[in-house]
Amino acid sequence: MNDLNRLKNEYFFMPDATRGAVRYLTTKQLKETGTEAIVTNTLHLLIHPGPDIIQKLGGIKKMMGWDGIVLTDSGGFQVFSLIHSKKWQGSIDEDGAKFKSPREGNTYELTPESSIDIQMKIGSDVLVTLDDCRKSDLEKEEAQESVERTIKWAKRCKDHFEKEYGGTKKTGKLLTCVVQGANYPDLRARCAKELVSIGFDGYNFGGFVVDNDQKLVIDEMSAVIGNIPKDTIRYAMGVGKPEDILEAARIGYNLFDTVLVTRNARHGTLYTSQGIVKINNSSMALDEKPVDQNCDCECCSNYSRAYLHHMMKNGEAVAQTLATIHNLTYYQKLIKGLTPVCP
RNA sequence: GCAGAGGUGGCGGAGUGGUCAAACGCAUCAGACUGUAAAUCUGACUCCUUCGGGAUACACAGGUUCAAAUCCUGUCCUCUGCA
Repeated sequence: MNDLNRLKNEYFFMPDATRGAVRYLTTKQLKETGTEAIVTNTLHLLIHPGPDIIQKLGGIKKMMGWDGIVLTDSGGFQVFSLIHSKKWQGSIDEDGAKFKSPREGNTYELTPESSIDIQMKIGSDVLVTLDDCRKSDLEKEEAQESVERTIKWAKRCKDHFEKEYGGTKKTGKLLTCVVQGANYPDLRARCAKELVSIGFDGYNFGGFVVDNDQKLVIDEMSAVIGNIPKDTIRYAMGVGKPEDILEAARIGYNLFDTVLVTRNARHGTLYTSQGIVKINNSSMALDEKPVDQNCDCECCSNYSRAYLHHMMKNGEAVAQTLATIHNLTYYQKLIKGLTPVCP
């Protein structure tokens, strides 16, 4: 698993395969986009199909037929977005989160320890500590609270990972943590420093990565990167638009993921070397050019914008597949263009 | 030919005297989406507007009424039964 050390000194874009699949793509198609690592989600996989089933089936990689890298997000973000925002019934305290899945009504518990256990059963290569994610415009007091809890939980995750599984040495897996601190650079810096003193294989910038004007929170991101070692994973969670990735890479981040690349593909916003192409717009109806003339993906080398437009407008699923293939290929090329200059 | 039912915006389809420029769905046209409750969500969708409104509109032509998509008369058209 020496391969994993590449995550510390190369650039990677990891598409989100939240439930163990990049939407609309087969594993073969996923590989062909140049993707080497994916992100799956602990909370979603906890609910379906459940960690025990995944373990019995030999882990998520075997299930998917995926021989690349798998990073499991801890579920901290979902605890925020589903429970804090009251979309799901649940409560959060010092020990973790309890919640009820609205689909079948079962109750679940996510603690620092159980999050690690679940990620182990999933068969992750890179684990993420459970963090206390909140909205970005917090009063300082609450931001501080989230930082304290995030650090405490990170420590518990690491202790559990080492005691129960023998840590990185024995498992060959990497353990990364999440840096919180809302939009307070000083809190971000402090959180990073304390996490570094505990010691992890990577430090992930968590929380929200853009402000209300959709601008990358570069000050907060800088405050973190300035306080973590260079030869570790520096993962900007949820970043982002192509220009945001370039910006984050410029200041030192090297791992990225975002749902934008796949979701926008499904919704008709395609990234190209000539800028954004809105494939659903009526102007595409007679456009016989490929989506991107400088792209050799399956979509661009075989089909016209007009054909893709027609299929999108009529709900042909293969259009979503082709669009996703294109966007992801574009992102992977973007990230590969960065590789030689990774610090 | 006789007897019923009916004709509403691009389409389907509510509404049966005022609160109707007309519910709802579809289609159309835009926009959004950043550790995915997302094949989702938002807005526009007669014309004009100084965004306060204004002008035409519910097959067509008349009429009743302070007021009509809604009531009456005629015309045209459609569907279903019976011949």
